[in-house]
Order: sequence, then C-alpha cells, then structure tokens
Amino acid sequence: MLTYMDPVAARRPRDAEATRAALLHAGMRFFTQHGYGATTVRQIADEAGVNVALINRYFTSKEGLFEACLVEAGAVLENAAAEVAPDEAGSADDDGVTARIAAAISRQATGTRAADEPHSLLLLLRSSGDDDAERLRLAMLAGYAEKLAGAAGWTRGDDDAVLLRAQVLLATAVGIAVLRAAEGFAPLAQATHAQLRPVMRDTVEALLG
Amino acid sequence: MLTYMDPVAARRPRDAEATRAALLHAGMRFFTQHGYGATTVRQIADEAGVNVALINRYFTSKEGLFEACLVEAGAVLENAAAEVAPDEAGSADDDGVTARIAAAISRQATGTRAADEPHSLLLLLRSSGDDDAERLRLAMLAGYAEKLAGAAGWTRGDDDAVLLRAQVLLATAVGIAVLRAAEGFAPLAQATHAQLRPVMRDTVEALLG
DNA sequence: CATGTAAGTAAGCATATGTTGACATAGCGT
DNA sequence: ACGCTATGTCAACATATGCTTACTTACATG
Repeated sequence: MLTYMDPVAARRPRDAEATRAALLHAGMRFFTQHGYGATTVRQIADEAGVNVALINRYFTSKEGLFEACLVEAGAVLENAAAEVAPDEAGSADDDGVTARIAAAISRQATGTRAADEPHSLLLLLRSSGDDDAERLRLAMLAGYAEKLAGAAGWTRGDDDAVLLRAQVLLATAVGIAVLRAAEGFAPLAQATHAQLRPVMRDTVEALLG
Repeated sequence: MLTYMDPVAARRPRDAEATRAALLHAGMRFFTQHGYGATTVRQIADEAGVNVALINRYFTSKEGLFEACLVEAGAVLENAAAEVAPDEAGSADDDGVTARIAAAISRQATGTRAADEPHSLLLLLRSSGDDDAERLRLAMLAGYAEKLAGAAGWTRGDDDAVLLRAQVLLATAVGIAVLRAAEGFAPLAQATHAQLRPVMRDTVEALLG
C-alpha cells in the first residue's frame, strides 16, 4: 500500500523513494484510465513531475512499471477482500456474511477515494499484452473471486457451481466499476453507498445466499 | 516486391462496399480487443487484407472508423435488446419476463459467435477520448439499461431506483463479458448457457423481480 | 572542503504511427 | 475501342514513442 503524498509537499529534493512512488501513482492513474497501449511514458513522467528517463531507471521499462502497478493494485484489493472476509472463521452466520459482502462491494464502488485515486479493480482489467502481466492480473482476479466464494463457505475442491456464482458476483462489481467510470451514466454513476447497498444486498443474497 | 492481391483470395474484385465492411469488421475486432489507442491503422488494414490508405478514404480517419464501429455495435446490441423485450406490450407476466431477460443475457454472454466476432458490449466500453464518440457510447449503454428496466415495467419518469437496479443488472452482463474475455478465468470463462442461465435467473429475479 | 555516489537531466536514436497526395488500374457506359 | 471514374497502391511526411547514453548536480561522508 502506498501513501500518496501531497504533490506540492512532495518537493522533497532527490528522494528516490518519493519519485518512485510518484511514478507508480501516475502510472496507475493513466494505465487505469487509458489502458497500457494508449498511455505514453512521457504522460506518466509529466504527471509525476519527473524526468522520463527515471521510469527506466526505477522500473526498467514501461512494461516493468505496469507490472509494478498491477502488484500495487493487487495489494489494495487484498485489503478490500480482508474487509469482506474477516479471518474469524467461526462465523457461519449466513445472513451476516451476505450483508457484509454487499456492504463491502457497495463501499468499494462508491468509496470516497481521492479524485485522482484510481480504482484498483479497473486496473486489473487492463492488459499490456505481456504474458507475465497477463497471468498476474488473472491470478489476482481469480483470487478475489475465490475469496468471495470462501466467505460463502466454499473451499478449493468444492463444487464449481458456487465458485461460478461468486465470479458472477465479482462480474457485477467489475461492471459497476466500469460503468461508474463513464461519467454521466446516471443514476448508477452518482449512486451513493446508501442507494447501492440494498441493491447489492439483494444481488449477493441471490447469488451466495 | 510488389504485394499484388493475394492469389489465393482469388482476386477480390473491386467492391467498395465489401472493403468498407472488411475494415469495419477488422476495426471492431481490434478496437474491442485492444482498445482505441493500442490499435494501429496498419493492424486493421492488414487484418482486413486491404491497403492502409483506404481507412482514410472510407472513414476519413481512424477516429471516424471507430465511431462507425460504435454505431455498428449499437445496432447489434439493439437486436439483442429486442430479444429481451418483444414489443407485445401486454405481457405483465413477471415471471416470464425475468426468465426471458436472464436467458437473453446468458445467451449473449455464452452465445456462439464466430471466434473472430467481437462482443458488442465490450466495444462500447472502449474510449477513444473523442467527445462525440464518448457521448455516443454512453447513450447506447444507457439506452440498453433503459430497455432492461422497461422490460420490468419501468418507463421514463418513474422511480430512479428501478433504473438503478436495471443498470446494476447491465453491470453484471458487462462484467461477465469482460471477465470471459480474459482467457483462463475458470469456471466463468468456460461456462455454458445451461450453467449460466440459472445463475442469471436468480440475479434478474433479485434485481427486477 | 574534497570527493564519491546516488539522483536527476538533456539530447538523440531508431522505429512506429496517422495521414496525405501523386500515381495506377479495373470496369463500365458509350 | 476509348476514355472516365471509382477503386486501389505506393511512397513519403511529420510527429510520437520507448529507450539509451553521456552528462550534471546535490548530498553524505571523509
């Protein structure tokens, strides 16, 4: 997890860690919004207020930066998943579980991220064409779905039908993120947590209840 | 070396309409799969087996081709929507409606399109950055959601809550399309209509029932 | 202060990209 | 057969792109 610093306060001169973080942040923003191929290294460097060559210094290549962004997005998502399934394993309280999942998904979609903070789920939908990155992002998405299924009592080796339903639930979360990214898609794009949660509640209940 | 016309392709005779269609088809494939910015006009022309310059002849620019692709995707989607809501307005048979919607979404996701046939919903998620194209794709997505809501009895001016739920349903369809595009995302990516339909049945019931 | 090293900069290279304009040719009406 | 026009080809352009190389500057350490 990164702590993004105030870009003005980030004037700390010659701080390798800070510029690395700035590049990572800018990369996530652009890769999420425009995809890998449509993003240029100069855009990223400008956004980060940093020289272009430093991308290659710190991340070897554009591709390297992209993979680093994927890993970062995965870490963010890991946190979100932890919220869905607290590790107290004893909770067989189905009603509580579905409610918590619904709330988590709704909050993740409507969550007040800083305006410049990219939505991690969206980054995981972006492809660079590179096989390594492809496997990485696929594994993260699959892992997230398994975590959802796990919250409903599923474990590896169990019936695939449950996992399929969890993946459809993930699909809903993904679709909401995608459609909300399109400004003007009312009422979904402007829906608040209070409005979205009951909808998700019904959806989760239908899929994992 | 002169690249004369492919001798195997039997010298397609000069047919403006055919090459226009070939370019449109190739464009849809590439724009859908790689996005606007990551697709090059030379890729499209090669795929279509046609000279690059013809893109500009028939569509003015890469941007023009993209907009034409959006319109084409909208037309395809229009057909799919017609399947959801046959125009016989008298059907207040809620159970039949939800079942039909679920079947239509499932079929749209798992449908046996030719392998090279792009999924229209996915193209509508791609952005070129151009404002006109942006409005176009947004209107198409919104229209599709309204059609879903309409199948559940909603009409313009009614409670937004119903439209919101229809949009979440559309989000599910979108998310499924996106995740199925990622090869290896089992079991969703390999799910058949028979497997997916009951899942969608429950989802639609929960959202619009 | 001197100096070695980490951090940052500037310029350029090789290739890719969208677009254009001049040219070629097939096919049709006359 | 002749030429006209729609259709298609080719080469070039201006710029964009990812990356490397040689250079400069700040800072910690002696």
